[in-house]
Amino acid sequence: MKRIPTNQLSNHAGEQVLVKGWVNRIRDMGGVHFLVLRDRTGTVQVVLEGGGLFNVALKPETALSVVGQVAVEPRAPSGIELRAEKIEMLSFPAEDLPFAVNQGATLRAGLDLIFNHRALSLRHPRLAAVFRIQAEIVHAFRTFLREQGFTEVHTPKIVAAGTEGGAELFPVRYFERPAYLAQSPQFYKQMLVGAGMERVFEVGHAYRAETHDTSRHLNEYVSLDLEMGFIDGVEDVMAVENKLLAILVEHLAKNCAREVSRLGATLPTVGQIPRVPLFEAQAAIKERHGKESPRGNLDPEGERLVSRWIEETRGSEWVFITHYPVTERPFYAMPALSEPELTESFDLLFRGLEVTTGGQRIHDYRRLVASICRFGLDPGDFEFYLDAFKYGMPPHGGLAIGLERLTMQLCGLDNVREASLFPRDRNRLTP
RNA sequence: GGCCCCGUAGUUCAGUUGGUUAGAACGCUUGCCUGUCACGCAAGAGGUCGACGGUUCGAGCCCGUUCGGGGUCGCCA
Repeated sequence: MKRIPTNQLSNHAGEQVLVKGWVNRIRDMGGVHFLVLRDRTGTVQVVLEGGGLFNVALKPETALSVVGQVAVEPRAPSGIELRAEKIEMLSFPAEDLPFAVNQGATLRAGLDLIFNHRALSLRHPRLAAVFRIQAEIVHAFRTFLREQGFTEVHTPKIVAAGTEGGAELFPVRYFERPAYLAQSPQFYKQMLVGAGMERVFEVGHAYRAETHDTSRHLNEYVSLDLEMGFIDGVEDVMAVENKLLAILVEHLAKNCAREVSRLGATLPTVGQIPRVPLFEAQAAIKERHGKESPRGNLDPEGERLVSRWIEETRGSEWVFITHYPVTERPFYAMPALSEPELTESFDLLFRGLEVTTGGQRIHDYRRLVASICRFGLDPGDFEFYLDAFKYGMPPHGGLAIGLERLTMQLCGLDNVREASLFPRDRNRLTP
């Protein structure tokens, strides 16, 4: 007999069907038992009549297979129920659950416990909702970029040297040579632009060996990267992201309404995202709150204040912060035409958190070499990268979106770890 | 890594000025109940109060050390 997902049972009223799933809840009325059976699509009420007829031990989270009659029943929560005729226990919990996944709108357990029992905690619908949304974010990212002529690529995660010199790298032993986990696909996606692909994107892991231990940092995260050639300027890159986000949010509204409401989240609107030079943002929060910013940057409180300022004055939960100083950006950042101490770069803040970094890159070979030297780095260390710039590299730029950060902000989560299935942080390497 | 806060039942937490037998809710076990839907009712089990040391007649409570967790800052995206 073919298994029917619980969300399709209404199409099978009056038929005998096979359903499989987990016991979500048991209501023992003596002569009759009501089970709420949960599968990947939802839940259904299963009715067991006749007490000892089903000689099956039942506990929450038991994996079950049930054959029964689908009945239209006004007394059932969803209007239909399954009258069990045969029950087969597929797998019985070996231990009592460390927390209940069928109680209430939120899972009552600390983050540490949740991650220690990740496979179980993800059975809670609220936690599961986060990752359905995340999957749709990635889907929308892919679909949109493919339609815009981007090619999906996969670049190495084991590399010989770092990208930007700054961030800490995880060393790995690569046979007889030292190597590192890639902190970014930056070099490779630029090279592929120059390789004639023009427009590339990647959904891949990035690794940062920073010792940070905060609610917005992971040591392994998923980077939604894109890079595009033949741009007229950094505005083209911001325009692509603006359009991408508008379509992404629209996609979520259409496909994840249930998950969004289960999380109590509100999807943002995406209009024309304001673009504000860094110095202007710094001045605004200084004037409004007396907030001093670090030189050439915003600190976490500054990001929150700038977001609040833009939301109040421009009605946008998103804001591009532009024109970061050369000293605060990597060597490949394109200096601004108007002011060579600034760059054609941007960060995107969403609800008070940086979710994207992007910019135009230096495409001229000699200029790039000079920039590397100015940063105190050795061009010899970047030979394979520089080679791509020798033979007609077009003007280009791109960006990287932190998937977990975007997910976190869209879902209204307090900690970025909650937006990672199996987070890797300063203290956690398992599961 | 700095600073601040917190470690009490399986879980989330309360616990008064240091005082006798450490509580609640949910979960768990057993029994009753044929329309529940957070089912209900009755009974019950469950604690080295993170660990070690100290102060005290007496420590869950005060002090020190240590381990673990959370927040925040730094760094970073």
